[in-house]
Amino acid sequence: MHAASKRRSHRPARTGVAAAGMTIGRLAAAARVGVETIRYYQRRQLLPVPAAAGVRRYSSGVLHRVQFIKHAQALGFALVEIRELLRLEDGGTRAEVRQIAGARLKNVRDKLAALQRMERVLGHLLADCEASGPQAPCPIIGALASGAGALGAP
Amino acid sequence: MHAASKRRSHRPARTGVAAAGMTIGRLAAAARVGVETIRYYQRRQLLPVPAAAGVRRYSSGVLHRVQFIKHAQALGFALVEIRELLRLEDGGTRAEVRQIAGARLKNVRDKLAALQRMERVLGHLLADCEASGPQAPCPIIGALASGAGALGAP
DNA sequence: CTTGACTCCGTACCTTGGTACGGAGTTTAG
DNA sequence: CTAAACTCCGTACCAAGGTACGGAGTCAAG
Repeated sequence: MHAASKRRSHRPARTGVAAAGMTIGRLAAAARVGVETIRYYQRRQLLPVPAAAGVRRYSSGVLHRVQFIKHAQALGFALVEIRELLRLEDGGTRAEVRQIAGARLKNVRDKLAALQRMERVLGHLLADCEASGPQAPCPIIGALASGAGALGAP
Repeated sequence: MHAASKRRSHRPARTGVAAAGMTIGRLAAAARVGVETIRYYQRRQLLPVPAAAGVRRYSSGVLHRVQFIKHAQALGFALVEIRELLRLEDGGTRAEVRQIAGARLKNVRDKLAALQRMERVLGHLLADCEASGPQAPCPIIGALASGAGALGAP
């Protein structure tokens, strides 16, 4: 529950320089993630750690990076890959980007195929179980015990 | 690399009672898993721990249980579910079995749907990237930065 | 100036399915 | 009989993506 305090909403601080940028709490709230998640991304080198001045300040560029991370996660990319994609965002070749995305797509397709096999077999077993008489031994247990209905070709 | 030693292949031990059953190493080799995996299943209560008599002995019933576990894992069941399925193997109702299998099937279908969305978007982005001119900004990076091509309806 | 909210930082913990390590005891081939 | 192989047991570690905790410091409002 990353509750965002809405204090300090306007009012450009009293010091001359106006302390530009968000604190980590406001960045996290804006990105809808926890403060700990921001720090975690910093440790994993997905986000920069601003120069320390007591309390660190974050620009909207960092917020955009967090949103980039969330979009990429939704497409299945792992954080290590996202770190590379962020690095490639300014100054990478398209071949490099395609290499990462292509590998991920292959991985997604592999998982998809595995899940489809599971879905097919599990679906059949459940249907069989519901169809067979209440006295017969359970077809699901039977298949698990015997290895029948293994995940091969249809 | 769970190398199986094939020693002790015949020869019914010299003590009168013949020390029936396999040692853990032979059980693991027969089931094609590591010794540590057997112990892990024991800790997770998927397999019984035979009464200690110095070296513990395992019956072929335990081997069948390990094979049951492997079949169930291939269908996507988690170890905690498999523990229940094993418990239901003798003396559970079909409704109980169906409840577990049904929940797992739903979970498989949810993952399947999520992966299909990823596959579709990722596939489009890669095709776009390959189709667009080498000068234009990379469509993949662009989509991640802007959130375009989000994973919604087709 | 106090009080409460926030930040900083390191560290530990969570889940899932195992794998690795190490010392002590047992067993068995030769 | 001896040496190698195996077993027992507890504990620590791995990936991945975070979450939680706790003490100390900072900051702004009342």
